[in-house]
Amino acid sequence: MQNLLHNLNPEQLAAVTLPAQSALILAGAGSGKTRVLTTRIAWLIQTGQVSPGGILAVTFTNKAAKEMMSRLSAMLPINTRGMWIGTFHGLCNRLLRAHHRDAGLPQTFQILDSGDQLSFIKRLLKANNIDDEKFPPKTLMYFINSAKDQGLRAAQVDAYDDFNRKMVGLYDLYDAQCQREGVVDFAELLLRTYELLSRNQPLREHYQERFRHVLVDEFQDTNDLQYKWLKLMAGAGNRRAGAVFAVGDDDQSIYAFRGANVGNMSAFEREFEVKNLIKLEQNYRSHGHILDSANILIANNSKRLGKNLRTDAGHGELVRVMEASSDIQEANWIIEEAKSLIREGSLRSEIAILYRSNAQSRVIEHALFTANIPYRVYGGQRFFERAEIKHAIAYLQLMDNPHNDSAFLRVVNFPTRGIGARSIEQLQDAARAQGSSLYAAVRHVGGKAGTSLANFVKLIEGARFETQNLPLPEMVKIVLDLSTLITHYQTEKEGADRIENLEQLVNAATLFVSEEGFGKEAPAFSGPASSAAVLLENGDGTAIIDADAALPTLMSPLSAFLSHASLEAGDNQAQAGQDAMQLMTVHSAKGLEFDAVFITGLEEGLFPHENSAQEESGVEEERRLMYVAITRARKRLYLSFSQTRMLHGQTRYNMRSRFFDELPEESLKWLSPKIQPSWFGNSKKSAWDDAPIEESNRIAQQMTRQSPSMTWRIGQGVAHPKFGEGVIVNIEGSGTNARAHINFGQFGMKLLDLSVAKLEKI
DNA sequence: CACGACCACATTTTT
DNA sequence: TGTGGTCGTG
Repeated sequence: MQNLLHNLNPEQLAAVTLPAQSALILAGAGSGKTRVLTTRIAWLIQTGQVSPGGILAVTFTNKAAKEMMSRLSAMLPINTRGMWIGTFHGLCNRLLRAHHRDAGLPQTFQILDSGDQLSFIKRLLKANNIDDEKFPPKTLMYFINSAKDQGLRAAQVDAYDDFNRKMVGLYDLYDAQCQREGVVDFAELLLRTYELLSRNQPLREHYQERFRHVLVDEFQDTNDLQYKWLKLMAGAGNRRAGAVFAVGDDDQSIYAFRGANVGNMSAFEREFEVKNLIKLEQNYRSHGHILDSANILIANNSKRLGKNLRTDAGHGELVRVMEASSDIQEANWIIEEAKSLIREGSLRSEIAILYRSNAQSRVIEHALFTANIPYRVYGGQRFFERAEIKHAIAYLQLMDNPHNDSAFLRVVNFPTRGIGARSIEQLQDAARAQGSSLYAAVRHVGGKAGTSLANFVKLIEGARFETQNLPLPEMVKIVLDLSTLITHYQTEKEGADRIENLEQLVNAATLFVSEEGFGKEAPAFSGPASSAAVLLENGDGTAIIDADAALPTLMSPLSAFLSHASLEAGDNQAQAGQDAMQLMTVHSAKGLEFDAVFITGLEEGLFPHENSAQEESGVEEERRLMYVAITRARKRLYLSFSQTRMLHGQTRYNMRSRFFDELPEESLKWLSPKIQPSWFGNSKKSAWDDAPIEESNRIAQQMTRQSPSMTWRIGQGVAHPKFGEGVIVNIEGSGTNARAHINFGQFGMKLLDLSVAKLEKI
């Protein structure tokens, strides 16, 4: 134990050894948050305060859950079993499998990922003759998900106008259809579990009694439903209440757009009567100037719990700032700087290039490609999202749950087997008439269509029969064969990669089986009755299995694997392993760290993004995003922006981001002359004027529209007494009629008479 | 049913 | 600009 606690700083130690009461840990970036979380668990167990089975630790990502798990098994020589560590969704899946009957779900319910959900909705709209212009599938999906994220069923949603009433109606239809097909979406996993536990008293009390310590990672990212879920799990307020140990950082809350509610942090403090609030402010990651920048920037936000990071690492290098004349020049500058870092011995994988939106990566990728520097882009397509994998999975889904119409439609004619649109239509009519799934309706379709459909059903049945006693990887192999997916891709020109991926699917199944303890031989699964894990009884004497029974007891290997495919989309394995520079959005950089970080495109409209600029809360979230970006850097930080940028096929003229004005002057080193607004006096010329003559001329030629005075040109920076700094974006008319569209950033776009407006060049 | 033409669309994302 | 989706034709 001495070992366990040694090397913790006083705040960390205090957090780890808190008494068994609810606590809120405000953990700044790079303050050793995961360490505190895992050490807390290990300490609780080692001091005998709780058995592993009394631990529930919740994360948002599989990666975080795995990280916690592996650190824990390094700390605790034996006991990681029995602890519940996982994502909200993973844990809910487990609970719903164990209690599927009480939750009103088939044992083999399947999980829709967001792609599946969208096509499901499109199908729903079509089946109900809804105009998808008036009710766009994406809008409906957003509507449904945000309702569920707030814990609301259709009946509970407040429909205040016709449009909303219609959406609510569609939400209801959607849920009914999901129920018929035996599928649940991501939000449903949580909502169902929540409803299950709130309605089922014995079950609720069982878990509340069991989980003495509930630990939550990234608490600032919880949505309303997740918060309610936690309250229920922990038994907040009742005799059985467990202690909730919530770790989060309000300054790193960047997911409001998907329902995260930072307000949960203060709600938690209040509702759980938190007496122990500990701030982890010692930063072990970044050098001084970088940390100062982060601190001073975030101080501009009003709604904060309040926190200031400090470091012992010394000031380190200044933050370098570059103003480029174009996005291309910006990219080239990054590459020059990166090259010199590499020359000085830096690893490429220790250099990250961050941007606000994915569209910005193209130019940078192009420059990297031209310079022959290996790079890796995050956020690409993941393994289980690839089309060929989805197809193979759909066959497996049909074998496990034939009522999954989405899976049916995906592969009924893929590879093609002569089942065209009209056959499908016939089938859909039959299914509607029968009130059944497509699969079940096949026998009601006659004629030629009926025959080919029946053959498809035979294919699925045959696959099921042939594989019923085989281990999962064998099963997958046979399905790939019987479905003729492999043969189909062999005839395709681009098929080689796809075949390779399909073969990887067999490997994935092998790996899954060994990791989840399904064993290589015949599946252990034989239904709940055989389980030794029966712990309690329902009122009517039926058994309830605790959901921590071994996975093979809760579900078949196939069901488990299909859940796994939905819940863990896998890596995007592009260029993995190589020493490559890292390109990603600021969002996906959260939780990572690098020796050197470039934050690019720091322009008004881009970062902060224009869509966020309407409300103050939007700007504050952008600022937190910037805070996250800055705190990714250990030793070197580079900030860049550009006067010109190609976006959506059009050249944009942006002003530099307001964030520059919120950073400490003394920590910055401007590599290009900083332009000062002229009314402050002490005006400096634009870096643009320092560009090589040819470049300036080229740009000038491109931008100049005839204007008799020739005084104003597009791209010219201007200063206005009221609106401050701006950039001329367009000029219309000429002579005394000439008017200019000027982008004043925070003041927006203005149309000003050039002969009247009091403009100064800057 | 495969392919090409055309059009709308374009923060951020994990489960 | 560049992609993804839908539609019409061979």
